[in-house]
Amino acid sequence: MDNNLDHFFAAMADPTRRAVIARLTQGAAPVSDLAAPHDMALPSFLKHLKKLETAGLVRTIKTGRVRMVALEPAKLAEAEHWLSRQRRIWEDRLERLDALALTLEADDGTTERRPDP
Amino acid sequence: MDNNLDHFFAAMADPTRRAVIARLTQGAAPVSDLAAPHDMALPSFLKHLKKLETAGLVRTIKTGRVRMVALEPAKLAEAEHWLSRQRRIWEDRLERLDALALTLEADDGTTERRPDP
DNA sequence: CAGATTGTTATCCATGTGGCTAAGTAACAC
DNA sequence: GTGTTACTTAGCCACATGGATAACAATCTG
Repeated sequence: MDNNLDHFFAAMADPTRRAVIARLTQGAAPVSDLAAPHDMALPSFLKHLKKLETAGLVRTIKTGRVRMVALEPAKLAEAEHWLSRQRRIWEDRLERLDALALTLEADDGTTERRPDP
Repeated sequence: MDNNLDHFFAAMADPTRRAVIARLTQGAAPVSDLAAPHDMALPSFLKHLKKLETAGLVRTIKTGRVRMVALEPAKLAEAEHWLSRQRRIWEDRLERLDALALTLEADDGTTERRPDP
């Protein structure tokens, strides 16, 4: 799940790739349809697709000469939960700091760093 | 908010940087404390910090010769919401497709592509 | 079969990224 | 004020990334 996140975030760090994701929320589409709005050569675009696939964000099936591409929503959910978890830990901590500040009221000012080591 | 996401996701696409984020959920810390567990030279580590700061994930204040680093939880929330939105659009669509499939029951099989252009 | 469509593979190139060392600056601590 | 601490800046290097073109392969269509 670690190298996993590497690929996921790297995949999302490009506007072309995010646009593809957004497009795919409208439904599955063949490669050339997906490529059309992006002013670049097909091979370049294929590299982007490949990264989305490697990251597990997208699933593809080739039938005849057409390759259909569809979203893999489970991956979006996974990353969303990772972020949510980090944020919750942080926010819980802020709350505890607030509580501490209230109980101690007048302290020496070192409250910001390592309240409970 | 676009170039914004570029920086955010790029920042998260590195295990060192994600480790720093995770560490910071335990509370703010000075640069060298953050750097200690990562087997690399300080200047290398500073580049990572810089990216986190550019992405708006982290806020730093220098007092004396020490620079304290703290998390900016709003940014985590922002990205989380972006992901959540994409996923919801997709899941709503899946539901609509299911409904469509149920009402039409015996169709010609083209239901997957462009149900409502 | 001939030709057009739709990908795919192989290179190539410029730029960005992640690591390093060396040398500099600005507080502290004594 | 000397020395140590805690960054900071500058410059170097290997490799990844995002783009391109050219040429190939595998379906359809007529």
